[in-house]
Amino acid sequence: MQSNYQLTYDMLFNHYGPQNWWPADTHFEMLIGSILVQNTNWRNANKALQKLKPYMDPELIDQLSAEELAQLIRSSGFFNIKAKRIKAFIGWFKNYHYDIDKIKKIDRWELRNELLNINGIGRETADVMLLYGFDKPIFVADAYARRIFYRMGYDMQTSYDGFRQQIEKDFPDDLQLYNEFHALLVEHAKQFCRVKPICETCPLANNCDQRLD
DNA sequence: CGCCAGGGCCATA
DNA sequence: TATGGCCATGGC
Repeated sequence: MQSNYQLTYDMLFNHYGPQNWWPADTHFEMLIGSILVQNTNWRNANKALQKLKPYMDPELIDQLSAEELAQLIRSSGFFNIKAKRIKAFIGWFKNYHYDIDKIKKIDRWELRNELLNINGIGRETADVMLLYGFDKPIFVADAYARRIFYRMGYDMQTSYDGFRQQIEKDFPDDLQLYNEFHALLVEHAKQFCRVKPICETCPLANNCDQRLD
């Protein structure tokens, strides 16, 4: 018996096809991007990423002052805060000599706790980093996923981790599946399931009660 | 003009 | 545990 979540995944995958996330040239760029996109649309975050391109190296970014970094990432919003968060992340990253392969060897939940202890990295950013930066299978229980499932009539746990574990309980512990799942949910939310939904042409309309938040 | 976007921290009760 | 204020740009 397949769970609702697996059926949702299949419908999204059949409609949108493989997404092959995260959009970034390097793993380090992906990790920085996950901070820049916090509560910001990808367009603005990506503008900041392009300005950061010439410095896209942990040592180079760390040499910038917080003020210089903040101005470079201005377009992503919350730039003073995000500059500090990027600095804090690089400070942690330095402990592992900027060696992503070494970090990948750390136990999934131990690594998650380490990321959560970095100021500015909360549950969602940590899970995105784990999934797309460090190859750890995990469900990103973000607002898009919550909104989509809610509108489809599913009952979900209120807390972030409750929701995340609820999905993981009924979903294969598979890196590629979780990679695609989050990307597909984001793509679907962008096109049809924002605060103002577009239900007329939505590919999931037949399986959705179209209730609002 | 107001609303929203791939959050998280902190103070408060 | 659960709200509320705060951070801030740019597209529509």
